[in-house]
Amino acid sequence: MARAATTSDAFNAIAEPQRREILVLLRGGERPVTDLARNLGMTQPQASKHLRVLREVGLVRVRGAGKQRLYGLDARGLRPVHEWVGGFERFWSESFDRLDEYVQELKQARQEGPHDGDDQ
Amino acid sequence: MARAATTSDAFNAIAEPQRREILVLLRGGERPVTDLARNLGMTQPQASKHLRVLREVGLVRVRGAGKQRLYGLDARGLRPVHEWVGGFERFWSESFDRLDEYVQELKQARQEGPHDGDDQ
DNA sequence: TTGACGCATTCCGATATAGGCATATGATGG
DNA sequence: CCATCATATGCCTATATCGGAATGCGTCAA
Repeated sequence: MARAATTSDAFNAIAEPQRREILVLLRGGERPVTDLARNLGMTQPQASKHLRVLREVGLVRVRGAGKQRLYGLDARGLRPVHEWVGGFERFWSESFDRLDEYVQELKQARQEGPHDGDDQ
Repeated sequence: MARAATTSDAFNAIAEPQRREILVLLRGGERPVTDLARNLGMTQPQASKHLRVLREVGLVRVRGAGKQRLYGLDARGLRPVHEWVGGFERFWSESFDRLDEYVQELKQARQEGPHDGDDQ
């Protein structure tokens, strides 16, 4: 097997930096393809391809406007991502080395009274 | 070019479902490789490979313990991801069809004077 | 030392990517 | 209908993946 398709979920879709940039730009409102391409320094076909991926995972939606096609953000698909990552919030706010033991030691130390110096 | 390396950043590393499961398991504390493999229904080499990726992006750390190697979570690398995705929070909480107009309104509101407090 | 165990690494094949370029499709105006 | 502008798609190459199976390597016990 190869890597999972970029269109398999939001996690894969936003793994690509350029697609993330597109999403950020779209936060400012709808934009036509060429506009996005120019702003991000990519070719029009590349932009279209990235937008296709984003559309397939539902992170953007399109709206025809004459010759143009206006792409707009639909961030709802990012919510699960945010929630999943958020599940780790309490772990990155901890001072980190040897977290598991550290936590245990802390609990004990508190019961036995302040007893410093164990690093290194 | 091919897709960016899975080891290029946390975004790419967590795009793989199995690696996400590993991280979730490690939230419960350090674990040896075989233990992870068994719990996730994958072979030991697969687990090792995924753990290698996670280590290269700094999401896990290892500690030798005799024959075993205990892998532990280091979630700090997830913080940037959480923050990036969090930048879209207000967009998925909005009723959606009027998003563009909403953005316009926001811009105007800002020019007419910081008139905060419309959250929730 | 030898054997057993835990884990990492290698080689293989199949797959899907991102990028570049050419071109097809679509809508608009004259 | 035709020319033009805006996008989408197709084709190609190089690359890195995930999975599987085999094997290398380090540690521990007898």
